[in-house]
Amino acid sequence: MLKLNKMTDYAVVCLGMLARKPDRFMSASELSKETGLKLYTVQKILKVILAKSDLLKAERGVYGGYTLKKKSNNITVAEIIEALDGPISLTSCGDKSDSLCQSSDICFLGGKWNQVNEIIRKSLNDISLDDLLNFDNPFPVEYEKPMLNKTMN
Amino acid sequence: MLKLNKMTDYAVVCLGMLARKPDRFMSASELSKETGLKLYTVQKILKVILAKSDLLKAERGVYGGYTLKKKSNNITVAEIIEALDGPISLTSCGDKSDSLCQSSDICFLGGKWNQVNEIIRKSLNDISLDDLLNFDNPFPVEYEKPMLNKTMN
DNA sequence: TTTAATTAGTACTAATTAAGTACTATATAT
DNA sequence: ATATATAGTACTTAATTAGTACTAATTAAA
Repeated sequence: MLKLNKMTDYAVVCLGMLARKPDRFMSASELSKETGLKLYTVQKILKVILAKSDLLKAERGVYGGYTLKKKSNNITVAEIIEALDGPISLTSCGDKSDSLCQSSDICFLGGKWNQVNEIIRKSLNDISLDDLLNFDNPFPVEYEKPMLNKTMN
Repeated sequence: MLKLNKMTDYAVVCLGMLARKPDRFMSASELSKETGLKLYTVQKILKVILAKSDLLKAERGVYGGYTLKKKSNNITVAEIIEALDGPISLTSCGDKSDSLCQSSDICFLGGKWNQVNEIIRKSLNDISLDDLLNFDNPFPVEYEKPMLNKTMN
């Protein structure tokens, strides 16, 4: 692991699309068309993001849809990941409800993972959605654009 | 997600135990007794670490077992995670074989995840096994030692 | 006030991945 | 020879993730 799930990946795509039209509400079906993601997938993702984060505003009915609550340069990767995947924690050590940590008389790690988590979280908090979208970046990118195709999932 | 799997957690426990006796070979069964992890689990983990990393030396037969190839302050968290979980990559974007990335005509992220991955990898590369084991640390630890118990899994 | 388009909420199923177990082969010291 | 190890692999079960479906509530406009 140490991999995001697909949903988080899709979420960034959706949020990125919303970031392109910050002025208006985009419906799930519009997002589906624009992104190539299946409608159900988009619907589900948006519902989850709306419920688990403070990133989106929604409106029902005709001309309803979703829009970003904040500007994309104020949305961090950490926020997105935490909305979709729950709290960033490399091990269960911070989680009192976890059986591994509770039942171990030999976990001499004593919370050290928490510090690691903090380091990761801070790193991800420094990267904005905008950073992910902006192509004119200061880093060298050795990325090969994938072949074009119809749908994403 | 953005969670390690249990195996990686177990691995750190095992490697930590080995780090306590850097001078000799510890067998899987000894490690099992010392750590409380089930024998099969320990065996599996050690086999994987041995196969996928350069962290361990093994010896068969009576008095055989495993020992660390390097000192624990030279073993990084990144190495351990990569041995157990494969390459650190938050999304599949770097992975050409992944269908999501190959088939998307709308992935305007264009390799940006790779940069995020690099940041994470570098962070994890700065933390040594020793850092995880050493209780006299420079960081404030708000960790509550769990209740004692028999076995870990 | 009906209709069409939309989100909200939830529940279920299928697919994928991780964890756990078992077995056989090979090596080594006594 | 024997007992104790690791090496390698394959299989089963458990857990998680992804995908689908359906119903309710909301809204604008005809």
